[in-house]
Amino acid sequence: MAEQISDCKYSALRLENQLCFPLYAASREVVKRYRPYLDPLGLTYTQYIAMMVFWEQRKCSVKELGEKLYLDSGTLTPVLKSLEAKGFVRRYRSTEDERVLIVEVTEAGEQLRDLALEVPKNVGGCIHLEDDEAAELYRLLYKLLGAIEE
Amino acid sequence: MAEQISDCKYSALRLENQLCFPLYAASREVVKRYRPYLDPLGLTYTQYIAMMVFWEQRKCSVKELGEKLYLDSGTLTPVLKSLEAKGFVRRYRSTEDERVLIVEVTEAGEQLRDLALEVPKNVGGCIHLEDDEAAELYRLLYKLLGAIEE
DNA sequence: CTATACTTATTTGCATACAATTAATTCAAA
DNA sequence: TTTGAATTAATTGTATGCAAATAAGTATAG
Repeated sequence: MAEQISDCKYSALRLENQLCFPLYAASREVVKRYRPYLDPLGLTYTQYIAMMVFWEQRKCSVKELGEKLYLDSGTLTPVLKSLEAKGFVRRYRSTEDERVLIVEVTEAGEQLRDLALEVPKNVGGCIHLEDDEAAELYRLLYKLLGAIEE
Repeated sequence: MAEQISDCKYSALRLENQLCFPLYAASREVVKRYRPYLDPLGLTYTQYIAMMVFWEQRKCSVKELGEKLYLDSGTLTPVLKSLEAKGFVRRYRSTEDERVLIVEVTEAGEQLRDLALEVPKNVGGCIHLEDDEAAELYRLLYKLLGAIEE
C-alpha cells in the first residue's frame, strides 16, 4: 500500500509544504475582514493603510509612503488620487524639489480618524488568536520582511 | 517633552501596531520573489499554486480548487482559462452534474512539474529564516487561517 | 556650463481579487 | 410532479499590484 508519501520526489511542490501559501491566503482572508468596517468610511484597505500614515504624520511624499507600505508609485498614484477625490488628502508638488509630490491630510481626513478608531477593534474581534501567539506572529512577519533578499 | 506615546488615543491606528499590515506586506514581498523563477515557466503565482493542486491530484472541480486556494470562481475562471490556453490543463463539464466544471492536468502540464521543482528551492534561497522560525510561522499562519470568523 | 546620469512620479498594460449579478442545473418540499 | 430553493460557474465592474516605459526635474562629471 505505498501511498504517496510526503517526502516523495515532488514533496517540495505540495501546497501543504509551502510557507508562501498560508501567508498569501491568510493575508487575503484578513484584509477581506476589513471591508464591512471600511465600506461605511468610504475606504478600501489600501486607502486605509495609507490614511494611517497621514494620521500619524500629516504629510508624506509618495516615495516615503511607498517605502512605508512596500508599494510603488504605480500602485499609489491611483490610490492617492482616489483619496484626494474623496477630500481626505490634498496633493501638491514640493517647492524644494518639483519631482517630489507631497500628500497631506485634510480636515475631513482628520475627522475620519475618530470613526476609524472602531475598525481595529471590530476586525480584532473576528480573529481569534491568543495575545502571545499574535505577538509571536507579528515578530516573525517583521523578521520575514527583513529576511527577504534585496 | 511629551512626544506622542505609543498608547495615546490613536495608538490602535498606528501602522506599527497592526498585525494585518506585516501580513499583507510580507505576502506581497514573498509572492514577488517567485516571478523571476515562474516567468520562464510561463506561470504567474496564482497559476502556479493552482498547478500545485493539479500536480497532486490530476483533476479537481473549480469549487474544490477554490476551497483549497481560498479563491472564488470570479478569480479562478480567468486563471484556469489562461492555463488551458497554455495547454497545461483541460476543462470540461462533469457528466454527473453539468454545473460542475472539472479541470484536469494535461501531459504538458505534467512535464512542467519537473521544471517547477526548482522553484521552491530558488525562492527558499531568497528568504533567510531559521528552520524553526519558518516552522513556527507556518504553524501560526494556519492557526490564523482557522481562527478567522466564518 | 552642459551633456549625461539619476531621481521621482505618472502612465500603460496585464493579471489578479472580490462583491454582486446572472445563467444553468439540480435538489427538494408540497 | 412541479415549482421554488439551492448549487455551481461565469460574467461584470471596481480596485489594486506590479513591471516597464515615459516624462519631468535635479545632480554631477568633465
